[in-house]
Amino acid sequence: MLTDRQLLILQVIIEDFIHSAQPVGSRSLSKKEEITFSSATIRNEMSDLEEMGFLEKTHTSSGRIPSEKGYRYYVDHLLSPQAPKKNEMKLLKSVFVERIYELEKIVQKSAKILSELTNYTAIVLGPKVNEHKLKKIQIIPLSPETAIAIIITDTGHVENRMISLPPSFDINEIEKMVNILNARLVDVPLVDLKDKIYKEVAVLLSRHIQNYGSMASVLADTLTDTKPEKIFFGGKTNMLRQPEFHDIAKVSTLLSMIEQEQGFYELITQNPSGIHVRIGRENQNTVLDDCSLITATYSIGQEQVGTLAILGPTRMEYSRVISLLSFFSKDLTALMTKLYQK
Amino acid sequence: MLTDRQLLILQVIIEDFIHSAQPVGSRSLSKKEEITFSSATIRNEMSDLEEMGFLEKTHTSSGRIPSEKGYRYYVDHLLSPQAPKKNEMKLLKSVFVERIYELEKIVQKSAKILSELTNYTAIVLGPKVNEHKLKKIQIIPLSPETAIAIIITDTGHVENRMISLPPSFDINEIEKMVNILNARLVDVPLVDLKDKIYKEVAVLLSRHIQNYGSMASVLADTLTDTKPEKIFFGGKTNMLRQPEFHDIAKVSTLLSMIEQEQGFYELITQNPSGIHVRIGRENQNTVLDDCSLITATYSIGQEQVGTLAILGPTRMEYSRVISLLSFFSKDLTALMTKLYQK
DNA sequence: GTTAGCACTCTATCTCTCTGAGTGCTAATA
DNA sequence: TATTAGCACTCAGAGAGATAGAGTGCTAAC
Repeated sequence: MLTDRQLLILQVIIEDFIHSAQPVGSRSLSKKEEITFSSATIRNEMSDLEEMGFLEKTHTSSGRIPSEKGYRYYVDHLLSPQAPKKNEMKLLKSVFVERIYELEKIVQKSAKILSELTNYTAIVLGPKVNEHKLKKIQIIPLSPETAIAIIITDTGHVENRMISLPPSFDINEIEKMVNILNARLVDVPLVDLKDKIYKEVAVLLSRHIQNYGSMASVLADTLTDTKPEKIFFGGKTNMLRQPEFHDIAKVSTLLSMIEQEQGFYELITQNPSGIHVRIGRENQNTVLDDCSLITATYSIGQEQVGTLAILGPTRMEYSRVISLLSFFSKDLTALMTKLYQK
Repeated sequence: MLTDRQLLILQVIIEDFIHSAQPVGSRSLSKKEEITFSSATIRNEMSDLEEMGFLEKTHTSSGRIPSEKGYRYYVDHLLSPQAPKKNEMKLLKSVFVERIYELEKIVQKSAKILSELTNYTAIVLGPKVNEHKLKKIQIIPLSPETAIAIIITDTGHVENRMISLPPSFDINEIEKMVNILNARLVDVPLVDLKDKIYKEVAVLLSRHIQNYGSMASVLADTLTDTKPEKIFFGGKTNMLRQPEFHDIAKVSTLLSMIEQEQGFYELITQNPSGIHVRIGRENQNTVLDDCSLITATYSIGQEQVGTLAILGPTRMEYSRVISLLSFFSKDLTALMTKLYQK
């Protein structure tokens, strides 16, 4: 459908625009090494590419800029992956050299490094905690009515919740109860706790604990009210560095959305494995109309557990970011698998 | 030193500028109700006030704007405190109606509400955890070399740390060790843990635990490596709403500093009790030259434990923010005292 | 099919002018 | 003596041309 020459021109225009942020004209194109034909020819080709929807003009006599369709074609067909540079590799690896064990810290640091390396905003979705397995429950009374439940997972993740004890409940029975819980619930995925508590533990509690009241349902409710995957950001204000966002009106809604954090949850959460690019309006969110989002997944063993994402302007260095993400997600998967897969 | 008329003019100019963000001219001043003399008189007084350093001009024929010295005088002498409005009160109280027990959540929510109410950036410094008292220690082994130590304080705060176990250490001894630790360390303020471990616990451990190796020092190091007071932000991007920051170049360093968070630590941390206002360059930080920071402290009982702060432009609604903070800090103190003082 | 050449278009920038809001000073007034 | 009216002056900001430069589209020649 597109001739080789058109492909070349499209590619060169996009790559030029990605670096200069300025509309690309036929004359400046003709000066490039890889272009051997005249500016008039380029003008004709550009005109055709525009007609086909790959390029746009900012005004009648301006140079061309890529359209969303142009970026999409570029990402799908023209991208030349480039291996990360040595110093970039080194920086990426630095997440792994420090002997961090806690998942959250690894993930947090990943976001920081990805944002520093790309100069865009990094968003990292932590592993789904509710699929981790219970390692131990502790319940520590604080007052006659309240206690803290502490849940430790096999990934070293610690969560704590307040429990309101039923009024009839005898604090001195807590130890016994914890023993029962641990005996029955260790190695159960957090997501299955509720079920297990009602089906197996409730009976045991009622048999061994006096006045256990509604303890089973209290436990079931508080223990299974798992927080969703935590979301981490790096370089939240990096958007300000992009010339297309040098206008407060444009950038302020975007920055508010980034500050809010939660808006990105759905955007990032339902992802098939591998690397995915959503360009401009493909994000289905008017605030992100001028942004592209690149996501990659990472896994523990075969099981996909989280997402890495980079948010930048549509004029993003797709090639570099995709390489970095693919490289990094592999390493992160390897590390996580080594640490947490039994 | 200043006549009553000069005081009046200074006050009206500052309050007008705070709301309009525009230099104030003599003619528009003369139209105000409270001003009974002519614009020519005002011009003469303005000229005197400028000579004394309380006012400035943006160019030779512009109206006047307050100087830092002007704001300082206003804050120290002219401020008329205004009680928060009913709906503001209601919003402030909403932090307290939900039955939250965990300190961190209360503090986090405070930051959110203060920023929403003021439209400025709120910064809240959480209580100093290391003065809380130990309620319970738990140590849960994860692998032959690592374990998680969980520290619960009397305020319901839970902290967890990774411990690298000394190679010689026998995992089966952990329970015994935890019993010793709890017997000796409960009710000790976190800050005193290290001392106590070396002075009392080390001997006990060496007597009862086989091959305890360097366990005492490992414990002392990890347990007392307390995180500093946590810092919470609300309305990080609110600065963008201020007209004086409608220039990306000006605001981007400021927003980066806010994103970094840590830069505010020293600014907020060493505070005598009560409300304090730092205006522009008084903050000793060029990034904050056009900002003012208002801080208030809150306490548990008599003991001052944390700080509330509002960061806004020098053209800030001092009167309103000071009232809100003083009101809120009293309520927060009352709540914390009720919850956590034994 | 490709290219040179040319007329045309549009933006960005510069300068110029004009207006309005403001000042400072001086002389008149209470 | 303190206040005020009046007036000349200043400056920022908005609007109107004018100009330059980068770019296009089209046509005719190669």
